[in-house]
Amino acid sequence: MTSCFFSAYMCKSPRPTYNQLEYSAPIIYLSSLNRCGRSCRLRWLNYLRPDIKRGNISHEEEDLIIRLHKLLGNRWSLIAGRLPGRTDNEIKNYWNTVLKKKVQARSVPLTNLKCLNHDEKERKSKSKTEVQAPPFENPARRSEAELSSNHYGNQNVHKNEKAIMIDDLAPESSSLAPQDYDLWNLLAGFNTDSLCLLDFEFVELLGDNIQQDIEDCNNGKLCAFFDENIFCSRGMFENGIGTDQIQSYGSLDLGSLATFFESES
DNA sequence: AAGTTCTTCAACCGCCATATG
DNA sequence: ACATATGGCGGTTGAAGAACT
Repeated sequence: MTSCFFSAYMCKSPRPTYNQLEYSAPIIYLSSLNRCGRSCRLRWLNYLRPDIKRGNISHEEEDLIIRLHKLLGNRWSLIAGRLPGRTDNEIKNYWNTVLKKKVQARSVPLTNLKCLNHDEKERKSKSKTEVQAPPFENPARRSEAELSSNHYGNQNVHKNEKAIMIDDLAPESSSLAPQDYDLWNLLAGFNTDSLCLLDFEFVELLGDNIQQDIEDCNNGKLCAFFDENIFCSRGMFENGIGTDQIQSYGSLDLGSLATFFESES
C-alpha cells in the first residue's frame, strides 16, 4: 500500500473547501488504484494524518469516552473532538468492540444507586488505599478533603473544583428518582480537567429551547448545579446568565436537566 | 497442523448539509 | 433559485489476524 501511495500523484482539491484544515491537506488521487478522492480523504483523516495518536486508548480516554457517550450518544465526531489525536472512526470501533460490552457488564441497576449514602459510609470506614471508586461515582458526595487528596483513581481533580455536596442540593426529604441519581453521577463525575474537553456548544444541546431553558433557569425551575469553572467561565450560558443564577439551587430538578440532555442523545 | 470461530478496525455506503458555479 | 460537487457523519461490512478446538 505504501508503494502505491508513493506512486500516487498529488494535487490540490479542485476547489477550496470551507474547512481550513481540509484545505491545507492535499487530497491524493490515485490513478493506478480504484481510489476516488473520497476514499483518499477518508484514508487521510483516519490513518495518514500526522496528528493521529497511535497506541492503545488509555484508561483516562476510555473513561472519558464512556462519559461522553452517555451524555451525547453515538455522536462520534463530537466525542472524538474531545480526544485529541483520536478519530471518530477509531472511537466508534473501540466503542462497538470493547466499551459497549464493558459498560453493559458493569452497569449498575438504577435501584442500587439510591444506596449511595450507605455505600459512602462504608467506603469511608475502609482504608483509603483500599478504596476503589465504582464507575460513575459521584464526586460531589466526597468531602472536600477527599477531593484535594485526589485519591479518586487516576483523575486529576482540579484544585479549584468545588465539592458541591449533594446533600446541599437534594435533602434527604427530596425524592430524587433513581434515574436522577444516575444522571447526577454522570455529570458530577466530570472533573474540571475533563470538562476542558467538554466545550461543545451548549446551544446545540439545548436546541431551539434554549431561551425557554434560560428562563426556566432564572425561575429556578431548571436548576443548574455545576460550578462556575464548568459553564459560566466557558461562556456556555451567555445572554446575561451569571454564576449566581446558574448556581441557583433553590429547587433541584434533575429530571428537567435529564430531559434536555436525553432529548439530544 | 488444520479447521473454525472470534475480534479488530480500515474501508465502504448512504444520507444529509454545505459550498460552488 | 437551482444543479452539482464535495464534505461530514454514523452504520455497516469484510478482510486479516488471533484465539480456540
